[in-house]
Amino acid sequence: MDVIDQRIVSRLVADARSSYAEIGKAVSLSAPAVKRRVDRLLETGVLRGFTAVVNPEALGWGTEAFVEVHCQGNVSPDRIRQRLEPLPEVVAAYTVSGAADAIVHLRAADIHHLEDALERLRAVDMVSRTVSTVVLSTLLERPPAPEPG
Amino acid sequence: MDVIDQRIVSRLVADARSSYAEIGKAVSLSAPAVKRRVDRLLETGVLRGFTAVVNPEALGWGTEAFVEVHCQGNVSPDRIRQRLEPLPEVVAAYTVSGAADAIVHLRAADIHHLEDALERLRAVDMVSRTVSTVVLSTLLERPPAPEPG
DNA sequence: ACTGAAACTACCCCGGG
DNA sequence: CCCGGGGTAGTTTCAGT
Repeated sequence: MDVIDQRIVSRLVADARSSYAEIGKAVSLSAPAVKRRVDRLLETGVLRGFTAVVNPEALGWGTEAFVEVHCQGNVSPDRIRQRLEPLPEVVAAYTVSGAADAIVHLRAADIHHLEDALERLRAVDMVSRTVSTVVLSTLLERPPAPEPG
Repeated sequence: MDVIDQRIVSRLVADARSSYAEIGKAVSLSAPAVKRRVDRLLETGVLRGFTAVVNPEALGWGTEAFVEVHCQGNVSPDRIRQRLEPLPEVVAAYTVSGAADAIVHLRAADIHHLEDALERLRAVDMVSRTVSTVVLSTLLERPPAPEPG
């Protein structure tokens, strides 16, 4: 994981469909050399894969919310994950410090769908209370940004 | 935006570096036909682009937090965005309903870096108060999930 | 269907341990 | 002597028209 790897990662974050030759030109390496590095980055887990960025609204998922989840008793993170994983509206979930046990990022088609998803979330056995915050607009959303290159 | 488009999008979300021929085989279409559809999906904004999924920890960004931002007076979303955009630690930001004006997702190298980013966030003129919640672990993180295919 | 380009493999070269 | 990393060439597949 040297400087060249960082620049390769930056390039792929900017456009995952860049050709190896194109990346190589930017980092002064041959295409096969770039491929070898990319393969290694995938093996070591620095790169997890390549994905398309979709516009949620265009797919009819225009409503989102962040939900603080409070649990009863001591619950292991893994058990929370197991219960959240089946809910398709759960985009992301984190255990957190503070009063809440977890923060869940929900994405739904509309308010009614969101309400429905919230009900199913509250129906999860260990959940004692939820505090939801509806997203009005997305100001910013960007990749982790390792370094410009 | 028909069923075939949805399956193409699913495929690209799963692996943005799939070849058109590969996708075509999955959806029973020729490679050029798939390309035409992908180009159209990009033009219409359903697809925003293609990116690499990086492991933040592997890049030395192991600490994250969600921050409720409270502003003084009435501030337009666009002005908030303008002030947050220069902060590299801001991964995402949303205007929200409820007491807070915005939720900001921060990613930093460690607790000290996070504290530093928080200070810079609080230094933004219109910010009157922040409530931060540190992420202990990531339970789940997945694409918007249009449909399995 | 055709043309140019890209991916992939194999093979060779160099420098450091 | 071996190992890690890079370059070059030839073949196959893919992208773009």
